[in-house]
Amino acid sequence: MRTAPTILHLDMDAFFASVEQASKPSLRGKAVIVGGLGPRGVVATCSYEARVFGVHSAMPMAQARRLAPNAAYLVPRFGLYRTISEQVMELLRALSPLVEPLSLDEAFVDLEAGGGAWDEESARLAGMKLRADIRAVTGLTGSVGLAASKMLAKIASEQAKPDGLVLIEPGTERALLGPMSVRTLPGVGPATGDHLRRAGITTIDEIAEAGEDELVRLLGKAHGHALYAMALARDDRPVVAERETKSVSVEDTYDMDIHDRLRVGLEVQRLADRCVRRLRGAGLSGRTIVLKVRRYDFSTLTRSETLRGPTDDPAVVREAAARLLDSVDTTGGVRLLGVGVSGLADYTQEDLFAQAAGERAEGSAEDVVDEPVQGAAVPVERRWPAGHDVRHAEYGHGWVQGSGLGRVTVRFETPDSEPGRVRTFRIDDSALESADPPPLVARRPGERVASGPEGGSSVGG
DNA sequence: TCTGGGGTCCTGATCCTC
DNA sequence: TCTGGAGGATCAGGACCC
Repeated sequence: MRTAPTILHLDMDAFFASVEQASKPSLRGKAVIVGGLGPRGVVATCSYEARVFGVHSAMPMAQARRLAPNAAYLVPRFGLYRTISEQVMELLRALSPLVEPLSLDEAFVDLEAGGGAWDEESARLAGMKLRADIRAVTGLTGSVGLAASKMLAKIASEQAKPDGLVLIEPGTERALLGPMSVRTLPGVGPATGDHLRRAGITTIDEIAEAGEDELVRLLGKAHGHALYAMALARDDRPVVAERETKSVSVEDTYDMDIHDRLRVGLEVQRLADRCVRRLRGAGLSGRTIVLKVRRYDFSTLTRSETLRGPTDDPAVVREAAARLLDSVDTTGGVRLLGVGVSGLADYTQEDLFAQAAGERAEGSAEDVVDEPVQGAAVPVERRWPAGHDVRHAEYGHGWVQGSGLGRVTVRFETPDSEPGRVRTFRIDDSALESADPPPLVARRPGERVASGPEGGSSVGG
């Protein structure tokens, strides 16, 4: 294990909510909750102002509404978050070629590999500069942890939240970890935490005292060994820049349980198509088809089938999913359905046949399933999701504050304006159209625009 | 109170092959 | 030909993470 604290963990503060506050001046300093707004939605992220009321990630939205009835409730805008995330990752890659993104708002960086930091002082300077750069480029704050291993760097950034920097000095790790709760360690969730508590183990020191054999006995081989090592602050995992995708899946939770078997079948077909679209979008194919069913009582079961070779053929995936559904009892109703593909490859069985026949493996794009064409031919009812950007012919740029009963309420403001006025329109008002989000930080005159925040010429990915 | 969506990894049971 | 064991592949479920 290295001795200098040159592994950096960045965690953006309340990322989705902070982006929304940055793009909507009227929400700054207010409780903002981002997540699914349907009857079965949960909180994805909330601002620190909302956390004061006890709201947190993964909480059912209904409960959040009871705790913070006056908060702003918004649906996530992943396109925008991805754009901001890419700007942040670009800053990280300027520090080192070894950047391991964990999600849109988190990443590890091996500073030593970049040559930009080799000891405590240079690492601290790199972390401080990074935080300043993130603020300048995105207007957002991130917390930085610095330590000699990934596990400790992550614990450090957690301690640094919000908007701070914590460096764990080499040699102090054991003393620091000892009194902490076992739940601090990555991989210890509610179930493992309970398991350990029943065995009288609540702190990291107690894990170390229990000994490796006892941990393996309690938690199994892999988890036991790993946890014991972490409790002793041993963590040699390298920062890995490229991670292979292992599976691709889509799932939907329905507002009301589905009882009609025919409808269940149709939904599974729809999900299979969506899954294949994602698979093809990533240039992948897969051998194992997985069907997931969550029943009315929240019990979840999966059924899988492995094909002779990898496929990205929507008909093949649909048929396999339908066969798997045949083996599942759905009486009582289902609340969630999902279809996934694993055992991934970047070729298909058909490619192999084509190769064997000496044919060129082209023309496979013929039956590509297209994304549904939005706004084509027959206009469907216009929808205005809460929080999304719009443009009005007369009043300019704004965002949807809410809609219902044939009306949509819009607040007219931009990231660099004062908090704006609110106006209400009919949902079919022809002067109103959806718009791309403007950049969070105004560009200086003459500055080149690398890429639009959302949409633009290249959609999807 | 009533639990999303997209992933990863691990474990134990079972089946198959050598 | 039968038997037993080892080991890999497959399947289902659980825990965890963001």
